[in-house]
Amino acid sequence: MSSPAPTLDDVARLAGVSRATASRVVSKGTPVREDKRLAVERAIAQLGYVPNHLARALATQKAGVVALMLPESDDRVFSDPFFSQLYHGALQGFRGSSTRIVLSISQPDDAPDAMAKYLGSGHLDGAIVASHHGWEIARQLYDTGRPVVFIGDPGITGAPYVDIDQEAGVRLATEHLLARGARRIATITGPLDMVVGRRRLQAFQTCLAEHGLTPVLAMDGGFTREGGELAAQQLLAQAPEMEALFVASDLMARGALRALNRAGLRVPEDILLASFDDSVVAVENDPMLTSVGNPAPELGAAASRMLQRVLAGEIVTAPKVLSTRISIRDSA
Amino acid sequence: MSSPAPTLDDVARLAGVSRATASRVVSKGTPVREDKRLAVERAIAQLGYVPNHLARALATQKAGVVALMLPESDDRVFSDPFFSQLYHGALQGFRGSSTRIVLSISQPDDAPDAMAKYLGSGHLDGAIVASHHGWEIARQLYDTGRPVVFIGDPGITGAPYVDIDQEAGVRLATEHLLARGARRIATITGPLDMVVGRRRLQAFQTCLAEHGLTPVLAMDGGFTREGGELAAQQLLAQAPEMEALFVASDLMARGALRALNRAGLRVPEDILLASFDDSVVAVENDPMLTSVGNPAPELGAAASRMLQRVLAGEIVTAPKVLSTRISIRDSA
DNA sequence: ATGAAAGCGCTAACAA
DNA sequence: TTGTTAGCGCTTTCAT
Repeated sequence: MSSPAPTLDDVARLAGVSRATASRVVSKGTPVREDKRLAVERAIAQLGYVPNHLARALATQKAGVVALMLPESDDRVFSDPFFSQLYHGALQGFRGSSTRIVLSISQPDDAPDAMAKYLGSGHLDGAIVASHHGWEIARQLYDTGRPVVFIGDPGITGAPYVDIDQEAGVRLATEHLLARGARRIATITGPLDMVVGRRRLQAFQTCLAEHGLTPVLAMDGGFTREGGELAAQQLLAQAPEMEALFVASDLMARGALRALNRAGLRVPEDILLASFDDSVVAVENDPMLTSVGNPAPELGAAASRMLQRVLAGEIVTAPKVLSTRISIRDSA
Repeated sequence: MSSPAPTLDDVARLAGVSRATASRVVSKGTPVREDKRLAVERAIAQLGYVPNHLARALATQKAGVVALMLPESDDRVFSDPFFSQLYHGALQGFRGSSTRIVLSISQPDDAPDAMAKYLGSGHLDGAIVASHHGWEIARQLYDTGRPVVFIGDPGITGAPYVDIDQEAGVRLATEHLLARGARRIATITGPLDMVVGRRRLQAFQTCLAEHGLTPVLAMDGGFTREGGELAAQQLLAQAPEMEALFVASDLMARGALRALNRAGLRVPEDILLASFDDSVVAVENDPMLTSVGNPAPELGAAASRMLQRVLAGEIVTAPKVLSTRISIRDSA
């Protein structure tokens, strides 16, 4: 079991050919005379030869492996269905390409640049990165100069990414609230130092402005349940007249719901609520949330295809923007 | 961005030293004169040099990466908490070792030997394999001769693995049923071509024999919910006198429960039920299942530690057997 | 402490 | 069609 693995040289010697010929047989590209090919194949079988992909990778500068990088803790990755669906989609996108796609999740004692190191290590041809948190890791990964595609706008000019049409999505939610008769609408935003947080807020304001309205108030909920709860509480205190609430994520909406209930307000009777993500959280709530979709499988597949183009040498700078839709449920 | 990545040669040239010296600075092992070291470090910074881990791996025959291999479909992996906990435990086991651990899940169009190929590719120093299904993949992986540790007895003599004490676990469940007064006990087994299926059945029979009893009947439930339901139905038909049922997995127990209910039998009033796994399924049921634990985090951590020993060159053949315990709930 | 040189296992011109 | 010869980027004796 632990004798050193046979190399191509061993195969060649046993088959009585040169290493180059053996290599040709293995990589099936160029034609080889029938009898020699047979000899080589026999030698391979006899020795139980397995090509050293690593050596090949070094020679060809191609690893044949890409990673889906999730700079998140493992429990977040496994508890949030967004990631598993993303992976599923990414898998689909690589079907038939003989490229392995592995999952790289943050490890507890990772150095901040661990992902970038891994990407630059040569073990990977490229990566798809779903960096929900901050742009630092995204920046590092991009700066390796290796093929990378981001899920969601990383806020780096020139970096290829796929994203949903945030503006259109927000518009969907906002106009739905308007259509339901609401005029005094407040919003709970994501962190405003995150691209997606800013964009959703801006889109919301723009949409209202187009209807001759201004937001009653905007409050940062930090994309967490607790943040959403706190934000709703403050909104309630500062703008008790609001008729509807646009919340930039389902999780924050769940928190907001708690605050509203505590204040004795019923959703949707007293106040309308629309949110973003359309995740399982949206349907696990009572009332179920009207929410704009963030279609993970499609994002993953699109990112895969984009990465393949980048790997093929194409220079991709135009993002791929997916349209989205709203799921109308009880909350509005 | 796309200029070729700087190599150690570039660094050496810029620093005015030999490549060997530059290498020494990078890998921090051997002492280097202060001024040269500084020169090299400056050159590294200036060039933005990142070591090519792949080339190093080829030279040292160490990749610094191991995989947790899950020869399962991605949706199974993500839907079964056993795997995420396994990964979590594996991560713990590698803490502080600077080894990256990636997740390798079956891809839809994988060749049967895809995992073995990946393991033999040189990109990995070794792997932890949780092969619930069959022994073929396990065999292939073991036959690569590369460091592998299995989760659960793969049924390959000499192959290192970690497992729970199946016999003791089964005994826990069986004796609990006996203690509750049951004498006529039947069992629903896993597939008997799987090591774990056979072992649980055998242990069950042994335990009963020690109490001077024989099983009323044993039926294969294939480790699926549907299989469990069918098996219970047949048991009911062939042995209506049974007072208790030992089911070899929670999932099958859930199926069995349905069949029992349909037959108008109440658990635990009319019939006692104990199962194996103590997964979320056990508590999601009504009644909640009395079940023997299959502690994924501990298994993962133990496997990691064992793999590290194997990687260190130690020859490990003795399995690590973890003790287990029973969670007593409503079903018995 | 440092450099020269020989690999690690493979692919890819280039000749023959 | 085949073999020879250079590398891919790094580590590691072995001298110096």
